[in-house]
Amino acid sequence: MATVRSHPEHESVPKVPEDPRDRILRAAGQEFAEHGYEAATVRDICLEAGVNVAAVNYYFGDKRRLYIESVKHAHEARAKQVPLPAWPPGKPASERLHDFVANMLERMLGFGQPPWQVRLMMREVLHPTDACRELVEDYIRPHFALLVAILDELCAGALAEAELRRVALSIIGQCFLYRAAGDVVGMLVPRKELDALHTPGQLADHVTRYALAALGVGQSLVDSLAPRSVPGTSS
Amino acid sequence: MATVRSHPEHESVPKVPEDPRDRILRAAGQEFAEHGYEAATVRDICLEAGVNVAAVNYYFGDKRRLYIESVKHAHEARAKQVPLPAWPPGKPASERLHDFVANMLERMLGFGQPPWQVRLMMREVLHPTDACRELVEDYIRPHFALLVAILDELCAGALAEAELRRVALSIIGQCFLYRAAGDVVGMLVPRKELDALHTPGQLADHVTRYALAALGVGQSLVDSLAPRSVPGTSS
DNA sequence: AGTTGATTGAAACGCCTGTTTCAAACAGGG
DNA sequence: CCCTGTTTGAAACAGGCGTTTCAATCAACT
Repeated sequence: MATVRSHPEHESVPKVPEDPRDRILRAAGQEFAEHGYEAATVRDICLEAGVNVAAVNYYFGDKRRLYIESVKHAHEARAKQVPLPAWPPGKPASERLHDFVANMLERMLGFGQPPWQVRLMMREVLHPTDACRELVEDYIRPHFALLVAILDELCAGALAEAELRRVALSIIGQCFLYRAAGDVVGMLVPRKELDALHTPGQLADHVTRYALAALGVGQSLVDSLAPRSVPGTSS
Repeated sequence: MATVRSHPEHESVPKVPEDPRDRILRAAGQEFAEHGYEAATVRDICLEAGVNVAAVNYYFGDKRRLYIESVKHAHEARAKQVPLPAWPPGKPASERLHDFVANMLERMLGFGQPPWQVRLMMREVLHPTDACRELVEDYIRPHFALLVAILDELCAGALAEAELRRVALSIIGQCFLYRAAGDVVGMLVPRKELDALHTPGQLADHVTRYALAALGVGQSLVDSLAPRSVPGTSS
């Protein structure tokens, strides 16, 4: 079933003209991300994808399997779009921490990419379904392990593994808040301040500085009052 | 329509037999918290509340107004259950920070209280609806302002308001992660470590220590390797 | 052209949703 | 007691849901 179509070459505009399967996956991702699994309707998805309602059952069997496939699809796409940074061997741990945080924030908040992919993954994190375990193993755990490794090197083995994990979660939590509760953050912080300080770049600086100071590797926040740069960022 | 009932005082057992209105509100809170607005059904709510389906329209008009009322109901109940701590005048800011964090974590993770109330509020935070603005103004903003005030006193006015807000959000984010993404955290951290270190009390210590160290008020995490106590915790 | 197998389209199938209806049950005041 | 207004119960309503059906269409091969 579902052999790959040979693409006719007179296909007028290559604007939206992929496989119906891909169109459905993308539309489903958007709808599921926006409204959640239950509230999203197969009819709306098909309308958005420009296919018949029968197509979703033809290609995916039923709604549940379409959902799982769309989550998988979204997180694979996102993993390709924003890969983990690869550092040259000598790069200091503090700089790698900053890069890592910036990378995570870019993935979560970045405007260069379609926002529904992250929203969809967020839904899985907040209210796990069958698709969650895979998401954690393939996508979240490697990132988490890398962060822990950076932190370990940063404090030269002075902290136990369990403590490192807690610090890692503290860092992740700060980024997570802006993505998951961004609307409420926007109500608590003045508009101008949001635009100036709550950009991915600014937040990466803040979170990194906060972490380095807490670990005793960098200056404390009150001591480094000249907001020049993060310690360890000067190349 | 729906005038207030004169309550007969011979009310036999105060076990479950409140107003149908209250029973519906509680059942609705649970169902909405568990499944979300769209996926929760009026029929299930009424089944759980032990009332007829017509009752929800009789008392609340329609599903949407029932939802808004149940959110309001939940966050009023929660605000009464866990009030903001009131400190004696001389209490050091570092201790108040610890109390505040412990209080917030207790509110979010505490097992002494029905969990659906927080879950319901979380839903509003993560995906705001009409009930959100009120929730923010009545419940979240006062807490946020208090935290900012404590931080301001803690670093003796050395940080700008905007910077204080960012630090406050960093603290909140750490607590928020455990509530909102608790399932995923549970997958990333070994079971035993969860039980030992990720209790509300332990987490309060960690978050407070992390913040104090970052602000330069307490020892850094790597320097305070004897895990005795948080500075300011010794009563 | 004719045949084959993969895809699509329009309509229909039950089922479940929120909401309404209306009569029965109930309480309190004359 | 009967009357009156409030509350409940069971059934029905229209509409939307996921899914299925089946004939029409299409591309490729003989």
